[in-house]
Amino acid sequence: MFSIATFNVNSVKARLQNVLTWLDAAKPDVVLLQELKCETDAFPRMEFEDKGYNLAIHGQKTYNGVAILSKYPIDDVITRLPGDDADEQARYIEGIISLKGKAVRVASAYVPNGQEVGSDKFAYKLKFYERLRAHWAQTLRHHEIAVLGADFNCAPYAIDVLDHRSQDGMVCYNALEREQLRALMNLGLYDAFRLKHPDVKQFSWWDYRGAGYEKGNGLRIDHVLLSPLAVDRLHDCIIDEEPRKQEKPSDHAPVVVTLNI
DNA sequence: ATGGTTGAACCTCAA
Repeated sequence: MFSIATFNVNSVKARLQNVLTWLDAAKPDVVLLQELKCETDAFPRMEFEDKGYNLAIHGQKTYNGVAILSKYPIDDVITRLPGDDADEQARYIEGIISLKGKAVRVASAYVPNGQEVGSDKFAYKLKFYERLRAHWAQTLRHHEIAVLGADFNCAPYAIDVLDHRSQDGMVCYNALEREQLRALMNLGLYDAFRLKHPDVKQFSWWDYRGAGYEKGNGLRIDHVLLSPLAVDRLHDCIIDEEPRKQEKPSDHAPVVVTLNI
């Protein structure tokens, strides 16, 4: 069995103990991290290497930042999403994991939040989705076991928000964003959690403001999307709320997929 | 909810 998780940590330095404790408990083979909020050189490498992880890091000062942790070698790393050479934001990293003679393509993405529907940041969010879709349209032609884990900042279905009637139209649950996420999925990328749990209403993010977690008011915006060959091997997908219950948590919970490899 | 919290870095922005 091979396990791969996506986790928006909201600062890897502020979250170090929380994340290390979770790694000891969950023991994932690969972790796709988002929102490092630190430069590549400032990443606390040793703490993760001591637990047996190889690292591929694409950091940035203050904002964004993504990384891949892997118990297996990581090769052919790319850190730019094609389609906008002027984009300096560190929101994408991809590589090839080699295990048991098999190659697994993995990618970690931090889709922009968009802040407010109609804003410049919202336009950047929609553009980012278009770039993600163009890149994965090409990537899927390789017919690999491929896994895209991300903070998509978009709840895809009505069940993925607390009350879809009152919340429809807000940022992260808006027809324009859902259209983009669905178009990405329609390339042939499958939402692992929804495949395994068609009727479960569970969130992956809760706002710090207004005690969102305590009130059960969140969104399912962190997803692990699988290529068809990865779906063939899908064993389970869970949202692990344990780190969200601890002191000084991220506002996100990790999503963990297990594959029969 | 023209509010509420958190993190990084600065005296505010992004989420």
